[in-house]
Amino acid sequence: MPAKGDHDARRRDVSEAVWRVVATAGFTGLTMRAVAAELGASTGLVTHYFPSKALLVRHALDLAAERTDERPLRTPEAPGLAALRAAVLDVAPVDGDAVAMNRVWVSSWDLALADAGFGAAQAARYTRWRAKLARHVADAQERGEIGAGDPADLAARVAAFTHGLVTQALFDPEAFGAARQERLVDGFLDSLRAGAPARDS
Amino acid sequence: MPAKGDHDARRRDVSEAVWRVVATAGFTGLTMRAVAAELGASTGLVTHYFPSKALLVRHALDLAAERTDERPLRTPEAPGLAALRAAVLDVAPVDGDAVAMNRVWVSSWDLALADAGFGAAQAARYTRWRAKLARHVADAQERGEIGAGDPADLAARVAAFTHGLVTQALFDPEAFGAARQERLVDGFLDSLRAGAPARDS
DNA sequence: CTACGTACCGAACGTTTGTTACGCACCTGT
DNA sequence: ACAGGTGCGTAACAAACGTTCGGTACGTAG
Repeated sequence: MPAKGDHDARRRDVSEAVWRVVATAGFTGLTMRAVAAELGASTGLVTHYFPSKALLVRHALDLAAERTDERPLRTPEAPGLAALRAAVLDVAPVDGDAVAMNRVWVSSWDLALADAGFGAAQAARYTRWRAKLARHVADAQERGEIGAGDPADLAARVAAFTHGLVTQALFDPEAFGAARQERLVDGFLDSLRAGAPARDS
Repeated sequence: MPAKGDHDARRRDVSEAVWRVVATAGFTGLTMRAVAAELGASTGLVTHYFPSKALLVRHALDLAAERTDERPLRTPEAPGLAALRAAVLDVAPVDGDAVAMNRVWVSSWDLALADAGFGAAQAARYTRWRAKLARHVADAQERGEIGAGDPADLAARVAAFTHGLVTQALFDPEAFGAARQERLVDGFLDSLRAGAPARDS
């Protein structure tokens, strides 16, 4: 577990302990002492690497975002609708790790809504995420895999569905197992095929 | 503001102060003193009506759920798809009050994920909500307004979209004004029309 | 008039919080 | 050998927390 001599690696260890504490006790239960205990160390270590709690949290969330951004590299080749599907399923809480990470994110929303700084950071993250989804949407449209419509709006729809799926799965894990989540995602993606704007009759 | 002599009314006043505090400072900033200050009273008043903080938040959330359950009575007549649309828009943060209430709910997720008791209550609430949506879905299917598919799954899809729309609108209110929210909802509901299960080819 | 329960304030309790400061054990260069 | 910086534990700090409690005002029943 320890990574001696490496300053950044040590900060990563601390941030991972933050994730674990938040995932189990929420941001309400996130204290310097809890992080230190989770790490099997003292509060002195924590404050040594992060002078204040705000910086602690900021780095932990930044690192979490960075990690989720880098992870999808595991499904590199797959343009259009397939990439969209991969992007959604990559976020969904289908396994233990994803559940823990999503718990961190959902819990962080309390902080993000109350603190302007964190809120702006979150908003920026999600704007960037929607932009990425919009690119996949446009690709899928070019390949004729999904119907017409403003890519930005469709990306917002996909983002909304994904976030909502996450929250429901977190609150009711038994009703939303991995299989049902996948089924719901596929059903939703299917509904994009005929998604032409209702220029009715 | 005060409702003298009426015990329950007073508890309601306190709970509304809780909402206001949570909406602006989050659950992290929810303290007995903050509630008392918001109410223009002393902590003695708060503890008089709620012996502990846990009971305080429990009643505040229960009352909030009760209030959102009763409110849709304003759009009574409208079966099928129209009822579904009303149910979704009724939750969406399209005005100041709805924004404040949704802030309370999203913030409460931190607590719900950490505390088993609150988590179970939340899960039950959302299960009931999905059941209500499923009824509208089934109605709409009978009237031929939307495509086939398991009503429970379609209701979960609607619930997911709605929750996700809420979170995105809360974090980026400028990008998700009332008009765009309505447009996104209508676009999404449109996509349900052809939602037959992909028994492909 | 008296007695008593309700409503509420204000202060205090002990605990927990974030943060700061002190001190020891290394390592590294000279 | 020795000086100095880094890593980290320990202990303390003031502030803020949830909760408890004595005291006052007011109504109502006897």
